[in-house]
Amino acid sequence: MSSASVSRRDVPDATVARLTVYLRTLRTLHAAGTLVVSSEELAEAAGVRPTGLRKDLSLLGSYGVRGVGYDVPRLADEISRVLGTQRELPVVIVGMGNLGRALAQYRGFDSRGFAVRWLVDSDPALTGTRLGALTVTDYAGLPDVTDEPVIGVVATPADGAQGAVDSLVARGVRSILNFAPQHVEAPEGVEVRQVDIATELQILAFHEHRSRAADEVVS
Amino acid sequence: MSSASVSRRDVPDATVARLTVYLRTLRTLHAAGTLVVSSEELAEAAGVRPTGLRKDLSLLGSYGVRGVGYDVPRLADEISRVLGTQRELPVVIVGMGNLGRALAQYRGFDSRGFAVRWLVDSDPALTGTRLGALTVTDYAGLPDVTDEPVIGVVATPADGAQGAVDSLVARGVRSILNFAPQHVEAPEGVEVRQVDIATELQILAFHEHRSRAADEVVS
DNA sequence: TAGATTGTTAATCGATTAACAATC
DNA sequence: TAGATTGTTAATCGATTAACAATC
Repeated sequence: MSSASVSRRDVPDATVARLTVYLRTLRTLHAAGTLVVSSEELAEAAGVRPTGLRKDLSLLGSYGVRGVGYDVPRLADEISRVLGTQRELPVVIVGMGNLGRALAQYRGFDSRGFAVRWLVDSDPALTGTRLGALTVTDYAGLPDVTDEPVIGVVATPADGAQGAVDSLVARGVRSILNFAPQHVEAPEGVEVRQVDIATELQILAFHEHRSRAADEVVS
Repeated sequence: MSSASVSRRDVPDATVARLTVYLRTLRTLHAAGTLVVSSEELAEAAGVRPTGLRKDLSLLGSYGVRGVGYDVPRLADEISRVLGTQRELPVVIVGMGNLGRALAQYRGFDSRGFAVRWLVDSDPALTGTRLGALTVTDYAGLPDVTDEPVIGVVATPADGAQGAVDSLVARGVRSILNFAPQHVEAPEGVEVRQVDIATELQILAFHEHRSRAADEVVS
């Protein structure tokens, strides 16, 4: 085992999340012609503290030059390598409602290393319909991908989420992003991330509620 | 100031995020006829540990009965009160691309306390078009909401995100959910949450990468 | 009273921040 | 050499987990 894969194993989740932001920011800087950036400048653009940024990057190894900063394209390549986004990853989307259709057509995936390859819906009224270059299929339309890295995206209603996850897992998908407002179970070795848009709004509602209550006390 | 608003002030962000999940889970349980639930059962359904759940709930006060559990509708009401989602909150969506349109039509908001009230896009080709019951306007179509609690949702491309935030803030919006893959700045007192879908996929890609690398070492 | 389950305290764990030595 | 900036160590902070006393 190389030392690179050892270090990869030790990167905390919070750091991984920020690495994706650094990568995106570095790509933007590079496109604007910036070749070298200091931790202070990069942190500013990414919305983090310079000291946290340096700590994160130090987990990957030593890619900066003291007194100078970081080589933008080199650091971007290194982060991309650690994240494993150098090869394009295929994505299967399950659930062709409003959100599923929007994700299927979302422009932002290509540049970040993803290609939507399959669209699945259990509703017979939808299977066979086309969306862009793809045709919606039922679950049988997704081949066994046990030996391939594939990301599953669940955009079904809450009551279809567990079934969607089970079907994806049965076909060998091991990484799933769940947009349904429903906690789902998956076997060991399968990674599930949950994004609940209404939850995000509720967290904001809480802050809104609290800050307006504070205003009333002051006034 | 009441003791309730003091305790509300002390709820950590991580707890607020979980409270929204408990609330959603309690509503589902209630709809299924469950009137009392133990921390163990509720934690199981919500995907957390019972001990963490009790810790979270204890921050709100004492709403359980020892030896029995929690009263489902009462606890739901209490969490809803703390989160401030008892009154319906209006939402303005900026950016009528695929994602913005999907959010505008998303069914899941009503039941969680939100109502999409304004749709905004800076493209003159889109202003005036209708989407469901609403008409897309330019920024001028959003009135001053300084004295109202309103949530702003940014679904523009990356290069329009900061401008969208600035415009929302100028009209008095203090809580913003940003879906654009771009860090944005906002003045003190304005809360911005970031959801980057491609970032979520990249975090999964990292785990995928790592687990497949581990497989190779084993085999 | 006995059994069950909450609410809370203390211990652990992990992440962030601050400070600064290393070094370009 | 002097100035700048990284990489790392130590300190702080906050969140999670475990244990158990309180009590229905």
